[in-house]
Amino acid sequence: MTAPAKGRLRVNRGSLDVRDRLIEAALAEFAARGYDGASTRTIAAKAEAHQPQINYHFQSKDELWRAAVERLLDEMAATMAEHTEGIDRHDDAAMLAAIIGGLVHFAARRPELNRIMMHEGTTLGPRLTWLVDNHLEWRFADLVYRWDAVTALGVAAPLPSGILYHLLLGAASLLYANAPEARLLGVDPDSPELIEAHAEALVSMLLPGR
Amino acid sequence: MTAPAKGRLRVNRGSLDVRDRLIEAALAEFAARGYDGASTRTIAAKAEAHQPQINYHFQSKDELWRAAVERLLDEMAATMAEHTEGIDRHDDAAMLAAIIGGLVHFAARRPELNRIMMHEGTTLGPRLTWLVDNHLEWRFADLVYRWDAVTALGVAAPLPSGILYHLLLGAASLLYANAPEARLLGVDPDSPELIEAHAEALVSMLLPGR
DNA sequence: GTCTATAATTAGATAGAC
DNA sequence: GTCTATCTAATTATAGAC
Repeated sequence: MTAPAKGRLRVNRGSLDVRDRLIEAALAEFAARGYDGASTRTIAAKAEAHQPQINYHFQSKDELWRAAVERLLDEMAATMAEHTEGIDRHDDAAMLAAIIGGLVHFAARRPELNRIMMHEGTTLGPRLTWLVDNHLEWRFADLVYRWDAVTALGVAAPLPSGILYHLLLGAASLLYANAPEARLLGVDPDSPELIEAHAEALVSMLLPGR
Repeated sequence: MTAPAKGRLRVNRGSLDVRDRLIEAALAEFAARGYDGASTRTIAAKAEAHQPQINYHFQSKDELWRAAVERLLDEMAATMAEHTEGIDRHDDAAMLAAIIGGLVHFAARRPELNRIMMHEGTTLGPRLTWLVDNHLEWRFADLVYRWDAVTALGVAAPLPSGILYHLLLGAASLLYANAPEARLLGVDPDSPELIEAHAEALVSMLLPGR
């Protein structure tokens, strides 16, 4: 059977390669220029494909965007799993420290996700509501739950839990999301020493009682 | 003499009003949708003007963008001046505390500037280099200078100065820059109590020895 | 699945009457 | 200064040959 599988379960190597390259090119363009600023022609060219192949492999520019975001979210989940590996999931302080460190390291390695979220978070629209409903809400709730726990333990900085999510993500990721700006200012956001110092400082600032 | 003054020194009230409305509409649109996503037609409509008036009062979409950003930067400077009023400019710890608080309050009241900077900071281009060269570089340097001073005094969190700028701006402004996202998550970024708690928490986290 | 050609829409900018 | 009409270029999406 060499016939291509239908839907997303395709096995054919050639088409998988194109889909793959299109997603990779798309997430870079969406991150750099925002949804409106990214053109499907530019994305296709970057993937060494033709523009109509986007509408063949994905229904629309919008679906391509979703596929790109979901790839990034999967990678973030994998990074977070690595960083929390072996930690007692009920040890909220240890889990939070690992989560904070994981967020910094992921933002440094794959700044595209934070870039896309900062682009989309500035205006209410279907992409933002899709993001929140499908991917952000439970992460937010999990973070708040753990924060309330460590606050009760006296380990946390005096920060209302409603503020935590954005303060943490902003502090962890802006340096990498806006890496082009940082470089113009003389900072090297790719330095492993800087990234590690960043992660450690953020943990000690948010969990000073640890 | 009822003839209109030339260049930017115009006195005519009618034209000043249009310029003013166009700038206000433009900064809202650029902040919400990014430079590419904002259309001059939409901006003109929001300002109750016609699209060609943008090219009459400004040379181009690009110049309109600059005018909008400069208005926001002027407002930020005014807010920072209020917050640092009466403080000894050589008292670096007190100045930094006031600057941190001022940044949080300004981001909450006028999130457009941080939104625009987050949009532009994701890719290297003429607008970003203009921002850095003309407005960001000296602010960055001032912040680093003061941070090194309070670090020597043992007042600061253990944070390399190269990280400070983006960590501080991200922690101070993402909640307001991405206010639509925060609202979907059940947070109210307009609450005065939340804003004040945010400012105080950030000061105590960054300057624990104070 | 790929590729060329193109449809349908919208973008920023300009010409010229008033 | 304002406003209508329009130019040129770019956009996403589709049709149809291969």
